[in-house]
Parts: sequence; C-alpha cells; structure tokens
Amino acid sequence: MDGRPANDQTSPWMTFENRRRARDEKREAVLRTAVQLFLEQGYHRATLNEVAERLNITKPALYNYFRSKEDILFECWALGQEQVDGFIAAIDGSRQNGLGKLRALVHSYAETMATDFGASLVRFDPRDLSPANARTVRAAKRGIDQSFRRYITEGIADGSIKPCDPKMAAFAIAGSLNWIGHWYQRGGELTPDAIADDFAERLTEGLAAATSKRPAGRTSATKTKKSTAKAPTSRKKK
Amino acid sequence: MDGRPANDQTSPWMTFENRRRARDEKREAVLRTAVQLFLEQGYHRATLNEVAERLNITKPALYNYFRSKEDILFECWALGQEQVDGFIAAIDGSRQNGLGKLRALVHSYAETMATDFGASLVRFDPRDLSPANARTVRAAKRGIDQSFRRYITEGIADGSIKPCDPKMAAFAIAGSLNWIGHWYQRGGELTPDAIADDFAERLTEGLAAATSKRPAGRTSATKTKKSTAKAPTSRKKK
DNA sequence: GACTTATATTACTCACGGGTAAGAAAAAGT
DNA sequence: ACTTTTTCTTACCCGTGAGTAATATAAGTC
Repeated sequence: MDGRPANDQTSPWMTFENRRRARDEKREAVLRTAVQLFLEQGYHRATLNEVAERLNITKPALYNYFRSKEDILFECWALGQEQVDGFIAAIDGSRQNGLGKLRALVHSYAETMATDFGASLVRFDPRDLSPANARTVRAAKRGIDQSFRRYITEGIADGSIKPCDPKMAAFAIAGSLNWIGHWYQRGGELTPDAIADDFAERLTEGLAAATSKRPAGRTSATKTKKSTAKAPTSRKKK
Repeated sequence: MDGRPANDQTSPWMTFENRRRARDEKREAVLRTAVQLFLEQGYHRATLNEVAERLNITKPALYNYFRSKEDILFECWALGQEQVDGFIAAIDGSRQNGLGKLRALVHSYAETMATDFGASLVRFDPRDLSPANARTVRAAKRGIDQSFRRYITEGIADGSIKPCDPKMAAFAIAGSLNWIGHWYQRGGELTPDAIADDFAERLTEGLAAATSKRPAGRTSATKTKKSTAKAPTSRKKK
C-alpha cells in the first residue's frame, strides 16, 4: 500500500505520512457526516453542532479541518464533482460513437445521483456558497451540460443519433437524471444499478438513429460488463 | 359577478365586498412578491423585511395577511398546485386515449413549470413547512405522480402506449419536466410555449406504440384544442 | 363629529446558530 | 522528563431575522 519500504520504523516521515492520512480520514468523516445531514435536513436546518455531535466531538473541533460551514458544503460538492469529472474523462477517452458515449454518460451519471455526494451536486444550492465557489460550481455545471451536448452532436455527426436539437435533448436527459437525486433513497425497491440500466436505455432510445436500431443489440461494450446486474427489482428488503 | 343587485349604493354589503376584494388583492400582491423573492434568493436567504420593502410597507404589516413566513411559503405553493389540479381535472375529464392524455399533461405541466408559482412546486423545500402543510404537499405530489402513471397505464391498456414500466416512465418524464423549473428563466431564448411543445413530443415519442407512429400525425385533438381551451390561467401575454 | 374597525408603523424581544478566545488534554518530538 | 505542536473543549460573542406589543393613522359606520 505504502510505496516506501518501511525499514525504518522510527522515521519521522513515516509518522508524518500517517498523521497526514489520519487527518485526511477525519476530514472525510466530517464530510460524510455533513453531506448526510445536509441531505437529510437541508443545509440551513442542519447545524454544525449536530454534525459534531454525530461524530462524538464538539462544534469548534470542526474548525480544525474546515474554515466554515460553507467550506464544508463546498467540499461535499467537490467530492461529487470529482466522480463526475472522472467518468466524463474516461468516456471522452473511450473509442465509441456518440450514442455509445451518451449511453455511458447517462449510466454513470444515474449511478452517481444515487450516492450522497452525487446527490449533493443537484440538491445543494450554489447560492449558499461564496461568490468564488459559486463560480466554480457554475463552471462545472456548464461543463457537464456541454458533455451531454457534445456527445449528442458527435452522435449526429457519426450517424448514431438522429438529427435533433442537442440543447433541448440535453436538457431533457439531464433533467431526468438530476431528478434521481431528489427521489432516490437507499433501501427502496429500486437499486442504483437497475435505475442506471433502465435510464441508459430509456433516455437514449428516442435519439437512436433508425439504422442502429437493431432488435436487441447493444451498440457498445458499455453494457456488457454488467450483464448480471439487469434484475430490475432485486429487492432484499424484508 | 356580484349576485346581489347593487341598487343600494350605501349598502354596507357592497362596501364589504369591495373591501374583501381589496384585501385579497393585497394578499395576492404579497404572494407574488414573495414567490419571486423566494425563487430569486431561496427561502432562507429571503427576509420578510425585503418582501415588505418591495411592497413599500414594513414587515409587521405582512402579519395582517399571513400568520407566518411559513404560511406565505405554503400559500405560494398552493397557488401553483391549484393550476396543476386544474389541468389534471380537465385532462381526466377529456375524451382521448392514454397517450393523448399523457401528452396533454406533459404540455400543461411544462408550461406551468415556467411560471413563478409553478416553479415553486419543485423549488420549495417541503421541509420548510409545518408537519401538517408538509403532509398536504406530499399528498399532492403523490397525486401528480399517480396521474402520470395512470395515463401511462391507460395508454398501455388502450394500445396507444407500448408496454413498459409506468413507474419508471413516470419518474423519467416528471424529472425532465420538474427540472424545467430549475433552468427556465424569463427572457431566455426558449419560450414556455416552445419548451412545452418540444417536451410534449420528446418525452412521449419513446412510449408511443408502433401502430400509432404515423409520420407527422398527431394522435388526437390534444394539440388543436389546447390553443383555446387549455388556458386556466388565460394570460393575455402580449 | 364620535366611535369602531382595519391597517400600518416604530420599537422591541428573543431564540438560534455560526464563529471565536482561551486554555486543557493528548500526541509527537527531543 | 521536558517542551512543542496538534487537537479538542468550555465558555462566550454577536449578527440576524422571525415574530410581538403598543400605538398611530386612515377608513368606514352611525
């Protein structure tokens, strides 16, 4: 795990690393607790006192790791955004047609919406952020929107998607996906995987060019790896 | 309008009516101002002081018309909900197949999302409401969801919609529509009408049964009659 | 004109929660 | 064992904004 050979147990560096890691773990624990509470009660109703309480510490202790409540909010958002940036980069670098990329994006985005940090992307209000952070968020949102439009435009160009208005199509698709963050809740009868599979198909079938509309054929390898997962309502629940 | 013959000009009743109307107009003015401010800044950042200021009065004056800030929030929501209840009742009473009803619902709902009170349906947080009011809101939301599912189920039964999972289809469609309330802004390049037309087609084309998929034909009178009849809010708009 | 009611204002209370100061407790370093 | 640094607690400050009390003003009524 640690790249460095641990031959020197008394090395201050080893300890330094450990301490930094311990600190980061605590920071993360704060964020996990905070994002849960913010989603549960809403940012304004959630108090730092309660965040601290759930971590068995007191409010001022939080200020060792974060500058302000707003800082915590922003970091929560940033963790979610990192996920999105990650899979958009992966899809950008993949070798498939526009429709395939769009499907992959829808699938990954849907899954992300079913996570706490993912939901924070759409359930947190940028107006609660400082102007500087709000700018960052706006830029990121624009980036996501542009990815949707880019894949659609690409798909139209390569013939996998039938001609349409990329802007409206992107709005419609992103709307469906973003809304997942509002209704999804763990433990319900719909699993993130089932939702992602369903939406990936549902939100793109209307755009697929007629030529690529084979009976049951999937256009890319995107789906193949989750062949097992298709059970839409595999509920253990009770 | 007034059932009573106004033969007696000094009648206290006439004056009473006028006063009640004046009062209602003021109430409405408060709500219009409040909903705007709540949407602009978010419920928690918006202060009653500023609502009052915009109306050229002072905060305590508001308490002549409303019991609390939460009361104002709820009334804003209720006005939006009234619109929705209105056109759902109209569609329910209309004589068309499931697909036609679904299209009509999508169209009307999209238009409503582009209004202040309509947007408040999805941008206000029910957790800001008293338990009693929150229950009302939840019930209404359930009602809307059920209308979507009902029309889809109806459509499957009458053959206008191809077999699918009504629950997921409703989620996907409602998500797209609700999201309008988050991105639409007056003065943009997209008019409410254009959005509604586009979404009514876009969100239902994937569900249409193959048999009813004619080149450019509309399945019913949904579109034709709505030019006139469908105006519950009959805005004269230029 | 008196008197009643509705409507508005000024001046205030008060709970709440983010944030800070000072210092204790624990850990790390020497 | 000592200092130093990091982490956390107790005790507090203080801005904010919803809501209220007391009162003035305007309108409607007799």
